[in-house]
Amino acid sequence: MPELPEVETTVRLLRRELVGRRFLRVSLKWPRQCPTPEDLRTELPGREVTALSRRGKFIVVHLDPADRTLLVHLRMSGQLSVQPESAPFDPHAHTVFSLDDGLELRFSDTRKFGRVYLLRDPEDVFAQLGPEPLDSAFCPKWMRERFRTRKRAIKTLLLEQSVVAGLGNIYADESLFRAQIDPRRPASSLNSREVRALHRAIRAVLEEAIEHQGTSFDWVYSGGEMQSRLKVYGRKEQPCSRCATPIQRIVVGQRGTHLCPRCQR
DNA sequence: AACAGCCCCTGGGTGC
DNA sequence: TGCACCCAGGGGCTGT
Repeated sequence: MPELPEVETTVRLLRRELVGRRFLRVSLKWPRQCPTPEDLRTELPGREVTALSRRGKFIVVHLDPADRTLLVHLRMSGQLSVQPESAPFDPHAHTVFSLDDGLELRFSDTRKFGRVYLLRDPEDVFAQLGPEPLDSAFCPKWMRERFRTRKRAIKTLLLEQSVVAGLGNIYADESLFRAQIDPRRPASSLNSREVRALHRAIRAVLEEAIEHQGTSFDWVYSGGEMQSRLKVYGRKEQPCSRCATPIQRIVVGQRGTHLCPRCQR
């Protein structure tokens, strides 16, 4: 379940391998992952990668000519890696991009939720996203404005990409634990002190996770060490690190949710 | 506008 | 041992 730290780590790794490379061919083995497969096949070959960046959970591949931008969203199980053509066949590599140095960029996605887009203007997609949590536009004032009219559970709002771009189930739970806020609380019930604590917690959790190259979980994403630092996610019935009360797993907004029933109010 | 609920997928886990 | 079933989870979509 790649979230902001895992996507950021992926972008940093791929940047070294992709910038300056030119796309030769695109092979689509499951075209449904690309909303416009024809455009991808005809427009991408010949373009050079000028830069890689991230917006929320989107990987952004900047191109020359610049009238198209390649976006990749990993969703649940997507993985993006550069490999030699001779690397072992991966049955889940649904989209394979041939590069001008003989290597391949492979988009592998067991559950097929991920998406690849080739767009004229990525701002059409980014306009739906809230601010980057590590940017100054994401501030307690802005959070309070978004929470003011919302009765839904605060956890559910943290997962909305229009509120803040990049949080997923793991780091939403971890942020709420660090801020000592019950994930079921109506968003509008948080006072300004609690919003400030949550703001600080989100930034601290994400920064720590990026520093440790994300969380390796299941077969989905590997490489990071953050899983050993998680305080609640995946720790059902294990003692809370603050008070030793067993961590609970409940369901909030149809998502598995982990909390300390004593520390989080 | 806000929100609940369903859907897409697959492989791992569970229970019989 | 084998097999049917259930579930996770991001986000788009529909219906209320």
